[in-house]
Amino acid sequence: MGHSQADKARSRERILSQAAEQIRNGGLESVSVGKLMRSANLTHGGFYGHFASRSELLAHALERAMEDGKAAFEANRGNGTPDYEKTVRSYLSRPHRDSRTTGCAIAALAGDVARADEPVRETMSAHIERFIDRIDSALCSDDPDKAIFAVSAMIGALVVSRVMADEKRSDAVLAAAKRQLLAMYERE
Amino acid sequence: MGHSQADKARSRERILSQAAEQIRNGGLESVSVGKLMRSANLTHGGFYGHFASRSELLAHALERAMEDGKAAFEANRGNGTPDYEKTVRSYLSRPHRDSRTTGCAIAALAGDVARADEPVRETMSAHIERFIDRIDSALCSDDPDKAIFAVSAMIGALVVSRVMADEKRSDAVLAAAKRQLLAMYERE
DNA sequence: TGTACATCAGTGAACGCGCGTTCACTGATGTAC
DNA sequence: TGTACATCAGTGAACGCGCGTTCACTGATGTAC
Repeated sequence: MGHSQADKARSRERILSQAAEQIRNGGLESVSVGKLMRSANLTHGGFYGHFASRSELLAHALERAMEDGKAAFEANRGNGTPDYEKTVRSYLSRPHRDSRTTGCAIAALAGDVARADEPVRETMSAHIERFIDRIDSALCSDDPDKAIFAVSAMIGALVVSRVMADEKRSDAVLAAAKRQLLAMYERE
Repeated sequence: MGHSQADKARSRERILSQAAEQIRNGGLESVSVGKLMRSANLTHGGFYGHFASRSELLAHALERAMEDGKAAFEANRGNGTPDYEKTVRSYLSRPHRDSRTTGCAIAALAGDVARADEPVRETMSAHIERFIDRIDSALCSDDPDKAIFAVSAMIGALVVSRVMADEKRSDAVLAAAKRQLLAMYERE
């Protein structure tokens, strides 16, 4: 058994990235300390060497999930500046809808976070604001409402498409939102 | 202790309407049999005279929550035919945002349902389709995408506004969505 | 009307289980000489 | 280089607790005569 600082940091990293995936897949409440540690190849007792409590872990995992989601999303966009059309097409794509576990954490967890206490809501609020800012600069519009609305609508369409039991109707939700969001601001 | 059929039906009704409120407030997983029965002034053992299992109760409670939400919402609209502008204004109002427990169950639970199994997703899908149909007939448009998009965008804006920790920004999300949704289809 | 009995909604003790958390311990590694 | 010791990440038994579910029982009401 190793015990260098680097080993410990790697364990913490495994715990945290597992937790970030699991909350996106099953919601904030779906993570249990025992199962999480097992999925990181550790035993439950060691958890408290890394985090003070389950609730502290959840706060870090939410932050991590949102960074992961953003990173996956930006990778997929290439290394150029934010582009409105590319962002909309990618956000509302079928692959993104089908990869809840690795996709945008805002869409995956907004419903849970809406019920959480203020510090948790602040964490996600900050990420939503950053998303809005990026869309705003991509739109080059002088009306800030447009970016706020586009972000709300993208999140709503993704969440709704994940509820729809009929795949064709789920596709239709994505397609409708893509078409309307692109048509709306096509002149910008 | 009474035991007529009517008494039993009234007990079931209390359990179910309590459950419908509680899931909208805390999510599908937040309901426990013991606390639920206490909130209906009963003891936990009697639960299984009304429902076969917690999971069966949850399915009924979801259905009930969606009917309650729709009813509250339509009451607030008056008794006329569906009206696009009134619906948007009412759905994206601050009172609706602030009454998660009694408001639209789609917005309150879509995130949870997206993670649930198919029968549960089908229940909510049917309600979303009905919401889309009502908006579609209110719009009198020949483009069905518009109603699909308007519904996704309303749900998204309500969910996002409930996450925002800063009340002014939360208000801004509602206002932006109201303005864009009304402007978009003002000619219909 | 009064008595005996059947019904059955609701009660509450008990079950096995998984949870978050604590803590005495283990044993591989790093350091001192 | 070899030995003795300190460190500390991780282990696993144990804790109290609330959970969903079961079941023998209670006691108020409805029915039969």
